[in-house]
Amino acid sequence: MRPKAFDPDDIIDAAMKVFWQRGYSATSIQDLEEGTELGRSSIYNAFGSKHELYERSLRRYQELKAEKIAVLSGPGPVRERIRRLLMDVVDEELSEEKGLGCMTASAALELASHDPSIAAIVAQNLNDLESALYEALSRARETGEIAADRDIRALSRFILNTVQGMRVLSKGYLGHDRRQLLQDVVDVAIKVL
Amino acid sequence: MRPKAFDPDDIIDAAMKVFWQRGYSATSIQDLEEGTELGRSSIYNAFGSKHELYERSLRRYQELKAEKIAVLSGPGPVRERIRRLLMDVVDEELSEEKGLGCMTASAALELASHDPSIAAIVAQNLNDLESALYEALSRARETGEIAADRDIRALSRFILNTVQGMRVLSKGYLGHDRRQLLQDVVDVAIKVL
DNA sequence: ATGATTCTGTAACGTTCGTTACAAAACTCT
DNA sequence: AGAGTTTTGTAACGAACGTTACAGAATCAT
Repeated sequence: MRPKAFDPDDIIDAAMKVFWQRGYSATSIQDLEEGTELGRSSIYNAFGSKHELYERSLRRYQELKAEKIAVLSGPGPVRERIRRLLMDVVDEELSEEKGLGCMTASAALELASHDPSIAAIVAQNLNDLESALYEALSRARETGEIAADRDIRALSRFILNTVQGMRVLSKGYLGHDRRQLLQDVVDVAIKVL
Repeated sequence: MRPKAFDPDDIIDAAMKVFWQRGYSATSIQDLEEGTELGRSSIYNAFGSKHELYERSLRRYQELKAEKIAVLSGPGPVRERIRRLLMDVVDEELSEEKGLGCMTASAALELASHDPSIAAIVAQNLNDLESALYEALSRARETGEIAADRDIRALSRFILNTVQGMRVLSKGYLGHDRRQLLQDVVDVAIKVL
């Protein structure tokens, strides 16, 4: 048994970046060869197909996001934690060398309605954040930080919605003053909590 | 001079639906032939290229949206008008036969970062709604309906952001209870006004 | 070292892609 | 009616697509 000359996880990370940047349809096998520095044979041998590699990339994308989401279960006032999460999105959108945006959002719009297996991953990725928000807000309600009569589920969905909206606006308002725009959105959204 | 056997506007409407449903990359000329019931020759003769036809489709998409945006300049309390706008998005997302979503949002995520001419149209489409919101809120502030110290610009951007977020969540949460989800988002977002 | 097994590079597969060439058909105008 | 012009259908273009076949290289176990 000859061992692979690469670590599959590294390849998925590399492939993820390519898909992340270009989307699914617009990414060719050749793009993936260049991005992963692997031959087509190795790619197909290890991952089966472009589609399977994309699925794993989309799952991997969410794994990498876990640490950003982790801020929600950290210390400090919940409003501050959520604000930090939102500002993280702002910084991410503005600092990217190539404006990658959010891979989950892109997958949702490009593929979810035509591709059930992708739709399932997208829904799970979204739900990860929604659940983390729900958890954080729920604990904050128990401590009295959030009023007992607030609808925690609605609030977490609202914040999730705000994040995804920022993902669209950031890509859609290229060339404009996106920092101020997103800052405005964050400021208003936080106020509702 | 032989006249065209079709009305170009009708063709753009038909092409728009195809692009709207499938995105740019995943739409082939053959798809457009079928959707428009035209031969390739006529398509290329009339519109030059797939890309140009997409540009015109994306502009046309916004034209059709003008009437939905018009509710903002109608009568009644501004919160009610904005709520109606948001609920219109909910109904649109849920009632579509094929879950079309928002073409502007799709264009933003799929193309804007790699295609300046598309990015310009996307930005203009987004700005159309932002401006209409700003206008409505601005008038509401003059009448005292909205407190004088509110940041109208930030609020209009926030509502725009909410709309685009709903576009993503609606496509990303297929198979879930999207009606309740979007309703929750609308309820929370309106409260901020 | 040898055999068994797996990975990798090369080449090609058949399809589909967006686009163009061209001739015949169709219409307006004089 | 006939000249002039534009549209349309057919066919094909070269390029790129995702995928596969296959032989040789590389590594493990013995």
